[in-house]
Amino acid sequence: MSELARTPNQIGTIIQRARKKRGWTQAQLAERAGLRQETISLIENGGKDAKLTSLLSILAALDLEFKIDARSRSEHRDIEALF
Amino acid sequence: MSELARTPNQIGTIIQRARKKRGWTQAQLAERAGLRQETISLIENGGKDAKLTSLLSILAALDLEFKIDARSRSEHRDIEALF
DNA sequence: GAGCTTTATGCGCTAAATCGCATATTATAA
DNA sequence: TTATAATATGCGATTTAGCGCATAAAGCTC
Repeated sequence: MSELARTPNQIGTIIQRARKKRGWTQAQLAERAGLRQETISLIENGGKDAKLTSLLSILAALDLEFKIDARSRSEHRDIEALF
Repeated sequence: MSELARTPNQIGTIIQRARKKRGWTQAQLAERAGLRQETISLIENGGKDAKLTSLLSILAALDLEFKIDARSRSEHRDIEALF
């Protein structure tokens, strides 16, 4: 199941959920990704404009990855919600 | 059809292919994304560590989007290639 | 409540992305 | 080849992510 990631906040939320699902602290994720706890905090909360390589390190540490796809308007939404 | 994007170079290549498919120059994409032609060039060639917001602007301009997914080792590969 | 862990925030610093402009290099077309 | 467009590269200036350290704030457990 892929998760849509159109904004820094959405990406931060996805990262945070994945981290908690694994039972890791920000510090643990930071170490695995080669970053600092403060940086993880900022990225999870969309507080700063992360660098691509930071995100790639975080995703790799969480065993996740980016995919690039054509935009879809109604993805993951009930058809009724369109009307 | 999603495209895997694990490295800055892969992302740059995907962006470049999408841009050319639309018949746009780097300058045209840059304007739509609120960036400069030089920046597009650097990102397409993986020459710099782009900012997340720059990538999101570029993807939006191309009508693309990020998705985050669990890593899969053999995606898009023939099963025979594993042996 | 106290004590401990985890997360968020602040400040100065360094490194690097992006800007702005120019120009070189490469590709395309005639 | 020549002319033109597109892309890549260089340099100084500005902006900002991430570092390092400290600490405040929030959660959690007892």
